[in-house]
Amino acid sequence: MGIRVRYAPSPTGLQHIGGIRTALFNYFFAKSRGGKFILRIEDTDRERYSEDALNDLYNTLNWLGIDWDEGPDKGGEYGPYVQSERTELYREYARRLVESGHAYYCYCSQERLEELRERQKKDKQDFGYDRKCRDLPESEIEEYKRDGVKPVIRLKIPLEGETVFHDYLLGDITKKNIDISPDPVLLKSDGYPTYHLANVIDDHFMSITHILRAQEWLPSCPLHVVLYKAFGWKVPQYCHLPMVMGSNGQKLSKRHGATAVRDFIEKGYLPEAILNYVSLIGWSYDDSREFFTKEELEKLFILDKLNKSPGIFDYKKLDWFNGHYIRQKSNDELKALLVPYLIKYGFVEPARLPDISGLLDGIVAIVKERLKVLSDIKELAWFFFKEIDNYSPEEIIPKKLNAAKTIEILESIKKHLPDIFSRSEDKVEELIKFLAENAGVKLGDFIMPLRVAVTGSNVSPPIIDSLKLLGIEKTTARLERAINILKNEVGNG
RNA sequence: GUCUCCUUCGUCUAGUGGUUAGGACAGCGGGUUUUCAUCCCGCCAACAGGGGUUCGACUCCCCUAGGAGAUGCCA
Repeated sequence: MGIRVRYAPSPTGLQHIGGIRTALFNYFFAKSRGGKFILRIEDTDRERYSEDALNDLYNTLNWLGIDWDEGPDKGGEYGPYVQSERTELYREYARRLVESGHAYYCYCSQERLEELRERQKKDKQDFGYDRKCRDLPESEIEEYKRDGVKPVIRLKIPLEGETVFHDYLLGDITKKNIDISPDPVLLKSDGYPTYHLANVIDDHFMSITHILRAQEWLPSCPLHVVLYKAFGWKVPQYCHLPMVMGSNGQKLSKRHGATAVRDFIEKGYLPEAILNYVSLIGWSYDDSREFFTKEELEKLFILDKLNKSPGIFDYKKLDWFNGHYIRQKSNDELKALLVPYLIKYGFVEPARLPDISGLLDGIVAIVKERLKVLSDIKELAWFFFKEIDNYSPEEIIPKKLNAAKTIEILESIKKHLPDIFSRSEDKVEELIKFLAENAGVKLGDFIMPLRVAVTGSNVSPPIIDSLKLLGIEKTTARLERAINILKNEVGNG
């Protein structure tokens, strides 16, 4: 049988960078080896279950362009692919484990377990269940039953010996059974399975051949192996992926910044960039290649190039990738991507879009190489759509000049506006240089007041292009306004 | 506390006994330029420490240190 892998998220939170990295690697591994990629929903935590999270999962995967061969919406021979629809299976197999002596009912209350944990922590003892119910006298069991206590089912971890398994990346891993989490719960008192049980059963019955998952699962892997052996099933191939960390070297979380893919989408990251960058955390192709499309990765991905050590998520490098992919877009593509942001910021009405198509084309052209993320459009282009805020006279007056001189410059430009608007690009440049020379100031000092007057800032897209897009009326008005502000300044000073 | 995993520039990494330890991001400097950015060029910067093995260790072994993860009726 061919390779079968799965991504098995739990719909308890938004899809985050670490999660999709796992999804991506599974997907690429399957594709590159001609295998199947399966999506399975592990919704056994009924308390944290969230519809929103489930929708987010589909949105994110679709956005990334990741498709699965079998899954809840697609079906397949091994369904259902939602764990909450498979509970009978888990119960049945948990029961079998009890019957075969590999598991037992535990009647301990949550309170007792909490107390136990606290005491262990305080006394610096080993943490974990004390196996109180592992050998319960019949009489006591009868008592619990009479009281209607709902038991859980716990796995009997062997008290002696060791469990060995092979990890593709890490090699053989040996763990003394006594060090395995003592008798973990398999079936909760609400009748739902825990991750350990459901995961093992599903992977077995779905014929999963390789398990690629984050290294945070490494400590519980021996436990899973014990389970496989208790069932008498073949253990799949394991490959535990290095974790994705935040800037402080700890598990990536909210306090490091955005981690949910949804947030990245909102800020204007492109799927190409996220996919490319995330694939390079813990994996590399060779000594220099950085750019990969999804299609390329589907062919080139190999497990052998996986790295063992955890990787820190670098927001700046992601920005660099994103800028690259933005510049990779055609102007029309970029325009289409930018429009939703212009609407969101209240710059344009959707209905007016056709009227200002030309303006938009112009803006896209001058903004393209200045965008790191799509939402940067707000700062870069707001002055085309909104009246500019008050800027201070200090901002508009070049360092070496005074208000009077600045007024002179702006007046000069205003006078020649018709020429500027009618001439071709290099002719305008010629004219501006000539005017600057006439005024006896450097070109930079000549242009800066214009830039501030028209864009409200001393950092802007190319100013001549900008003002041509703005139109002569608005430009004139903004120049006049600036001149007035400066005149007041002279009057007051 | 216990167990497990990890350890090359600030960050992502290449490297599998003999290299001036390579690339990228970031940073810094320069060029192009009307600002910013793009683009181009350059600079800075690493084998955690200590023992072995070997003619020779970033590469193999051991120890130490540091980091991380797990230790849930969460996944």
